[in-house]
Amino acid sequence: MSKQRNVVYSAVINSSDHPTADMVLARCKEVMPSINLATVYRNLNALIKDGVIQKVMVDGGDRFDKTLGTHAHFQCKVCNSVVDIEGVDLSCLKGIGFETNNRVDEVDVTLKGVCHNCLNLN
Amino acid sequence: MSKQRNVVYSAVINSSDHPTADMVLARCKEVMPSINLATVYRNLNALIKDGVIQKVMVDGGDRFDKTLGTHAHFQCKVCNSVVDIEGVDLSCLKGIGFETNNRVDEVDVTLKGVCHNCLNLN
DNA sequence: ATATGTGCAAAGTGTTTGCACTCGC
DNA sequence: GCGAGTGCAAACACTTTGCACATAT
Repeated sequence: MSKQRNVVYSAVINSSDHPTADMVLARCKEVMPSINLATVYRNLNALIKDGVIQKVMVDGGDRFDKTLGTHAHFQCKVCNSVVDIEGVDLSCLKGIGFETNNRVDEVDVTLKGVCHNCLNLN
Repeated sequence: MSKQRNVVYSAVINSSDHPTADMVLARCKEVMPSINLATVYRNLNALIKDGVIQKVMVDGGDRFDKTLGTHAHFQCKVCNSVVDIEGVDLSCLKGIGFETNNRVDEVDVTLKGVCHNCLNLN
C-alpha cells in the first residue's frame, strides 16, 4: 500500500459525509499537497476493488462511503449532501421472487428530497 | 408541442427497455433523420419536468422510463439492460422515521446483478 | 532490476448551453 | 413578425488513460 493509497484511504475512513472525489482530493492535499486527482481516482477504485470502501452513485458525481454492506442513503436535492439512513429494514426487498432468473448482487436504495437544513432556509 | 417533442415522446412511450438518450436518438432518427441529440436531451428534460416520463439514473448514463411512480429496477452489470421489477412492496421503506426532519420526495430502488441472458452465456 | 504506482496532460463520456436560424402561429 | 424551438458546435463536469518518471522491494 503506497503512501498515497494510505492517504486516500484515511480520507475516506475519517469522513462521515460521503465525500466526492474532489472532496477526497481536498482532504488528501491537507496532508500531501502534491497528490493528484488521477491518483485519488486510481486509489479509490483500487480500494473499492479490494472491498474496503464502497461507491455510492448519486446526482452530482459518485460519492465514497466507508460503511460497507447494504444500507439506504438520503440525498438532499438542494445541497446534494448524502447521509446514511439507519434502521431501514431492507429485508423486504429480498423477497422479490426475482432471483429465480437473475442473479442479484447488490441493492441500492436512495431516498431523495430536501434535508432539514435546507428546509429551514426556505 | 413541437414535431420533435412528439417524436421524442413517442420514442420513449413505445419503448419498454428504458432507453438511454442515444437509444432515444436512434429511434427518433428512424422517423425524423434530421433530429439532433441536443434536441433529444432538451425534450427529454422538458417531458420529465412536465411529469409525463421519468428519469432512471443508473450506470452507463441515464435511462428514460415511460412508467411513472415509484417502482424498483434491475440492472444487469454485464449488458447494462434495465428492467422493471414487479411486485415489490416498497411500502416498507416508508416506515423509516426519517421524514420527521427531512422531506422525502422520491425513493429509488435499483437491484444490480447479472440477468439470466448473461448468466446463460457464461 | 523489476514491478508497481505517481503526476501530468490529454482523451473520453455523457450532458448542457450559446447562438444564429427556422418554424408555426 | 414574434416567440418558442431547432441544429450545430463548443463547453462542461466527471472520470479514465498514456506516458515518462519515481518509488519501494
